[in-house]
Amino acid sequence: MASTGKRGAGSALTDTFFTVTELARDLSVTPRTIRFYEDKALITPRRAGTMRVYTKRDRARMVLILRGKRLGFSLREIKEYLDLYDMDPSQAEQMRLLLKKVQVRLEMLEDQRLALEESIVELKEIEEQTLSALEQEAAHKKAAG
Amino acid sequence: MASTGKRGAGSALTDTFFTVTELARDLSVTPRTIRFYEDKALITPRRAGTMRVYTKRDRARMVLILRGKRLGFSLREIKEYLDLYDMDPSQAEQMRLLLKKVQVRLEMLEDQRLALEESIVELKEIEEQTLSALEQEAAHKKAAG
DNA sequence: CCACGGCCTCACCTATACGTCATCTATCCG
DNA sequence: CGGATAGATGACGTATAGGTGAGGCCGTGG
Repeated sequence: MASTGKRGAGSALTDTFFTVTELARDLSVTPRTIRFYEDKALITPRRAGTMRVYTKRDRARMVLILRGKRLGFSLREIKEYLDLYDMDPSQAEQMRLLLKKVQVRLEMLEDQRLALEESIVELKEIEEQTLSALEQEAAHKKAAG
Repeated sequence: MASTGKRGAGSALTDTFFTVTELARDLSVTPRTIRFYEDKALITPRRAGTMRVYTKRDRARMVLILRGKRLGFSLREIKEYLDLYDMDPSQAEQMRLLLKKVQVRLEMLEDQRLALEESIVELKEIEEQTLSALEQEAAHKKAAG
């Protein structure tokens, strides 16, 4: 187990830390991806010598990142979003800034949702058209056959 | 007007043909974009000597392409669909293929919408928390001042 | 002892969708 | 005649999100 400085499958007990590969497998991404995110300053694991050591917080952060991706955000956007979380929420100025960014993002998201819904409607129309065309085709064949 | 082989703003009458730039302006894309699509074999305008000449059909095709993009398809995918349409729109096999792809994308979009809505909820929570924190801060100052 | 994994860094490769020159030709307009 | 304008081709640049080795450092097991 990485937490003890040894290799292996990892026990169920003191597994509080992860290596890149462990975390990667856990999240179904490649180690390369995780290192890449680090390069982009999305995660900053601590090190044991040169080796990356990931905590549960790091893992949670990765989950957030992946979710952001699922939402179609760029890594840059995800980073901004995470940076907001990281900011010290005790200073009123910073809070106001945070609030503003959150609100801007909310607007963007609502916009996106609208566009998404329009797209869905359009695609459903195409789907129906295709379906009915297929049915007509079938009926035609039946009549002809 | 391009249709007469001359330049200018184009009249309202015999404007059945377009030059790249005309078509581009019409569709709010750059000429480069249109030429790029040609390079990718998405459109194949005829030529007058070396000059590209676009018909209304070409324009319609471009509209399809742009719509595909809006719906989140890659140019490659769009090309496949267009090729299907070009081949023989009465072939059930091809339609079924199209239908399947459309349905896959529909699922993806619905997924995205779900994730988006979750994200919006979360962000609204952050917004509220930040707001109330700011209010508390203000109340505090008032009491202390 | 030394091959075998596992980890590290560095650096180049891929695909997508164009933008940006650079260079050349044809044509119009004063 | 000489720009300006529009069109063409080709090559190179850009951003995003990684993939794919190359070459090296450890520690362990046979």
